[in-house]
Amino acid sequence: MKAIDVLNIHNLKRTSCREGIIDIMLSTNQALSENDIRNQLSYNFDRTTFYRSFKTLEEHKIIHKIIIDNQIIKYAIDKSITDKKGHAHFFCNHCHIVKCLDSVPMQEIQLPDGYAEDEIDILIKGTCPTCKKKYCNH
Amino acid sequence: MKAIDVLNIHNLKRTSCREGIIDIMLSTNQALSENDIRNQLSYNFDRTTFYRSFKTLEEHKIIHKIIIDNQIIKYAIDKSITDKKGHAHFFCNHCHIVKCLDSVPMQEIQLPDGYAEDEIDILIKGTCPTCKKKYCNH
DNA sequence: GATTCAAATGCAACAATGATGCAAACTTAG
DNA sequence: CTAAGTTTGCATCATTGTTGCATTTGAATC
Repeated sequence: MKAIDVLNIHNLKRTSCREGIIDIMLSTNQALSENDIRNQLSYNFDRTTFYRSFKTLEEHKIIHKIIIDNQIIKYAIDKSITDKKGHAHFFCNHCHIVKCLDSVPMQEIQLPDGYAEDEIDILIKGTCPTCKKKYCNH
Repeated sequence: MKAIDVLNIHNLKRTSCREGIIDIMLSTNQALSENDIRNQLSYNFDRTTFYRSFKTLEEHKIIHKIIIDNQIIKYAIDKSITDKKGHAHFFCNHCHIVKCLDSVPMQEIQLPDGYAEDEIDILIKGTCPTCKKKYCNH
């Protein structure tokens, strides 16, 4: 799967900004911040263009935002279009990486009487395997 | 429990802005937006003062932020200081109220190997009892 | 390959949110 | 009441994101 394919599937024009963003996101399995992405782009697009590209990709559910502690915003590419139920996100308190936990099943949550559930957002904060090893060795 | 008591417990000086914010938050069992609170304050404090008061109250864990859809920010007062495990939040897609679901037990989530959990943030979006009734009657 | 038209881009301007330094006002302990 | 340390309000600045508009680009058609 390449960036062009993703754009074609969604009937979006192939522009260098969109293509660049998708390429970067496809090449990693982590969520990236806006700046991570901007810095990796080969050309320095105008702020407006960049935001508009993001908006378009979000609207087409190609990428999704994740907010941690109401501050750090990370973006991740959506692996499957059939991912209706959503998925949990993991944030490492030490190295600050963010990962989509596609494999973690979303649990049923018991709501008080009268409440009806549509969607759940779950963010798990903790220590990632890499940081855990580091801390155990010392 | 009055605003002054809350401030005393946390060793914070009693200032009218802090007192006003806490009083408003104590008088409701919903999460409020920054504007909800500002509009209910008797005096129009400077933007800086307002932000700084919020920051102080957040730092002392008197109130906490909740973000919905990366846009709507609501604040709620922390009922108990011993609320270490956190709690889930409910957002009504129809009337946009936000409530802290203190009664909903935080479930254990099965993480992939090597990941260690510290905290979980859970936001449940759906329909609140009031809106559910409205929609059933029509 | 040239033509065409809608869509995307870059720029200027603007709005909202939030931070900082500083003088004045306030809180509270003595 | 007074003194010392906080907090406030103001001016200013930075960041983030939006909008309108002229220009450029993508891609469908010839």
